[in-house]
Amino acid sequence: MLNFKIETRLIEAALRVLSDADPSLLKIRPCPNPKFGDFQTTGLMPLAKRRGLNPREVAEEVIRNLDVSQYCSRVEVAGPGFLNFHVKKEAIEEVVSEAARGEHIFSPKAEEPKTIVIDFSSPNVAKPMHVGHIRSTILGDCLARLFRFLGHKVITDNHIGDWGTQFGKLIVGWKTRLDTQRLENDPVGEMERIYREINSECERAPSILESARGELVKLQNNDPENIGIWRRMIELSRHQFESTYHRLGVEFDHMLGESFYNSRLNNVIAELQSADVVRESRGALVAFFDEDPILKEHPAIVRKSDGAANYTTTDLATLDYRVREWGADKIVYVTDSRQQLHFRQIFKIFEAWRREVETEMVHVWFGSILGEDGKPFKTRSGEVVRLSELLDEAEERAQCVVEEKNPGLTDNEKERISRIVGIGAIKYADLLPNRQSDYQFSWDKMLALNGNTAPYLLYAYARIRSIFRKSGDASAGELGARDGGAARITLATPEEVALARQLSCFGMTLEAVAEDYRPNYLCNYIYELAGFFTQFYEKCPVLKAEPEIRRARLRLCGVTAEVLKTGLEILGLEVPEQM
RNA sequence: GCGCUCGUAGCUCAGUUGGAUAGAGCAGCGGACUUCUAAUCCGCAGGUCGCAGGUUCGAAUCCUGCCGAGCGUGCCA
Repeated sequence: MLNFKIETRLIEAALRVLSDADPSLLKIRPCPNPKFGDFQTTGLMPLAKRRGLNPREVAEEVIRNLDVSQYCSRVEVAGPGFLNFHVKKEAIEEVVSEAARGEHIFSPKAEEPKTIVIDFSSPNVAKPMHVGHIRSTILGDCLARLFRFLGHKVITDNHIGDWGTQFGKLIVGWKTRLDTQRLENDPVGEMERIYREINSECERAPSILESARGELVKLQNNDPENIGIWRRMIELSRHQFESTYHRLGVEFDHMLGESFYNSRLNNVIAELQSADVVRESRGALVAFFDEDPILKEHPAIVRKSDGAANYTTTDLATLDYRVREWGADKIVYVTDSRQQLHFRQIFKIFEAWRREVETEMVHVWFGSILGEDGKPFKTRSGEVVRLSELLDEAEERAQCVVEEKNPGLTDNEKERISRIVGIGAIKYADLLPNRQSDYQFSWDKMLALNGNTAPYLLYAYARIRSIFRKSGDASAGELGARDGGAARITLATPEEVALARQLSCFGMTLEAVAEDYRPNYLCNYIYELAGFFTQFYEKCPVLKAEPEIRRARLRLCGVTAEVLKTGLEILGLEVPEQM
């Protein structure tokens, strides 16, 4: 809030000096070193440079047009043209007090809420969910939570793989070698098994492949029996999806799979033809991108030579539906890096097809998860790791730690904490690295009690809650608590000021995350916040302090807990009251 | 061949329009518990940011070339 107020004034002043300045360049951010001040902007330097002006002179001129005396004790030009803001302690006290009164949590709501569709997770029917789905699911869910928090209308859609050639083989397997007992016990495992068997048999027995094709055609022609089997497979798979999503705390507004768009594909193809964005080539219908240097060599097929549509067609139909039916201002796809080319293609085709549409299309891609040997993450026997088993292990490992560190808890508490810590550790480890890098999966690192990990952060939160339990006043730290709510929190020590200053940066961090779709900024912010809190915790007694200081510190703790909790919840983590 | 991404401390990783002295954690060394939970904290040590040029007041970040890795590249998704 504080920073946004200063930013607004800065932009006004800069526009008075340079009327055509781009306000988006004039962000303020924390100084890299406190000796320079509290906040700074570097944006005036490129602004001056482009106009051939002296950056220091421009900065001086902006200062002359700038009145932030309400918030700052000093604003100065430094080096080649940095503008450094030294914030008044009273201004920080005020913004933290506002938060303590429940007026805001350092983050303004979007002025123009947008409708944002987020497409993520997208597992396949009849296959187990595995580690390959985890990043999309966790990252997508986090982005959905973030944009909702920022005040946008978010629509999450799970575009499950419920159609395609694999169903021919699956139906053959279902009809000829289904083990109903196994299906009862482990439906997805059984579907996976029959698929594998048929798939390997197809390689040596052409007759099986032939019958798979036959079953696929029957399915496509609405044969009642095959449709029934197909529906049953989807239903069984959905149960598995739901149980995994429930454990992860992930929910979807829609689960419109590929099959949902079947009836629209022919129409899409016809429209693409009349819009002149595709043409016949080698028997297929193909979109070419002659004018695009990158896509020039990579045409996209929208109808195969056998007449069938493919995933490009389905994705175009999906885009069209989301724009038409939901009025999406923005559509975000969260998938792995290997699909970059595909999304470039469909975005390009869609732009050419629906020229009037202004929907922003974003591909938020991520790298892969590697094992500790640096190779793709697999089990010891080389199988893909099932997501459900991964979650089991996370909870088990967390339980061992809880058992060791806090044996006095009840079984119920231990179980709850293990779940929060275990699942939280998986999620946090996934969100912490820059999404575009591959990262090494490591149980020891994600469950470490030190460093930038879920247990460390959850512990910081639990410690604050512990203070409140011992304070004898349950509402002592609650935001908006009436007791002392009107009085301004006074910050007496450098640790308190540093903590409060960090709290005030919450909103600008969220803004940066939303801008780049990078939750790791938020992870780092929360880790730093926990660090500032710990320094405060070491140096500044709360419960033993004099009544007035005690009350102020309790309220500062309350705001800290709230920001920690809110930040962690945006990441998709739950927080424990104790650990 | 072409394209995308990457190469930062012994290891795993950060590094927000180019911005001030490149940061964490682990591992190593040395300290701090009759505590508001030590599941913690403090200190020390550790880097020619793959290599070579270029642009700039300023480059880990932008451009060019080279070396190395992963992925993708017309009928899978």
